[in-house]
Amino acid sequence: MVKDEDIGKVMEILRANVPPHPYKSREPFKVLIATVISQRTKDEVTYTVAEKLFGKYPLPRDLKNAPTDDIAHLIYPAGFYKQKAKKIKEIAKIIDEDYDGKVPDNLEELLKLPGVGRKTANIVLSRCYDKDVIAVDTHVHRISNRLGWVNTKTPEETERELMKVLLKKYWKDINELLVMFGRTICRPVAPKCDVCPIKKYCKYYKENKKG
DNA sequence: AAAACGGGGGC
DNA sequence: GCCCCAGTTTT
Repeated sequence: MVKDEDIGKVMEILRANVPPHPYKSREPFKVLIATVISQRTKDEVTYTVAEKLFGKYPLPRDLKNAPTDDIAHLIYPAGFYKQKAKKIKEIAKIIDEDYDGKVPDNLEELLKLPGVGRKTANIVLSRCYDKDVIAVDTHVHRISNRLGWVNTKTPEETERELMKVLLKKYWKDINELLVMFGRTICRPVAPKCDVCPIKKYCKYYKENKKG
């Protein structure tokens, strides 16, 4: 069992040490589209192409009427550009026509949008609407298991278990903190445990440290 | 359950 | 040159 006190310490240390998340906007439509672009894509390239896209097509109505080929061209470096362009255009159309230009603020409606799965939806709910959800991506899944906070196979399982283990006040920030921590220190392969600021709280470190 | 989608960056 | 990346959809 993990102690609340240790989790509190870990969160405190991460807040102090982890670089800030690169995408500042909390505008739901921009976060939604940027998050779709970010799927299986590094965040630097995601946010540079997202800004280019919004520079030319700022609103749902603009994107709805944009040529799919032009959207694809603008987001090209992010990869999966054809299918993402098509989905972005469809999302823009649905938001503009069915939701009066406003991104829905509940999981059920978000999941109906093309290209929006549980992870993307939860990021929007947490970041833009202050909902009590935990957005579990590969970073959150991996790091939660390494720390020993959960012992799970699938992201869905991780989400359920984390909601039991973590006090609510940590839910909102867990995704952004662990994503940035996962990029810099707690990488999928060859994590930099030697410079990790929370190694004394980490199950993986205790089990793997040498000599 | 596994394949497919994809260019860019790290090593 | 090979592997991975704020996953989702289709087979």
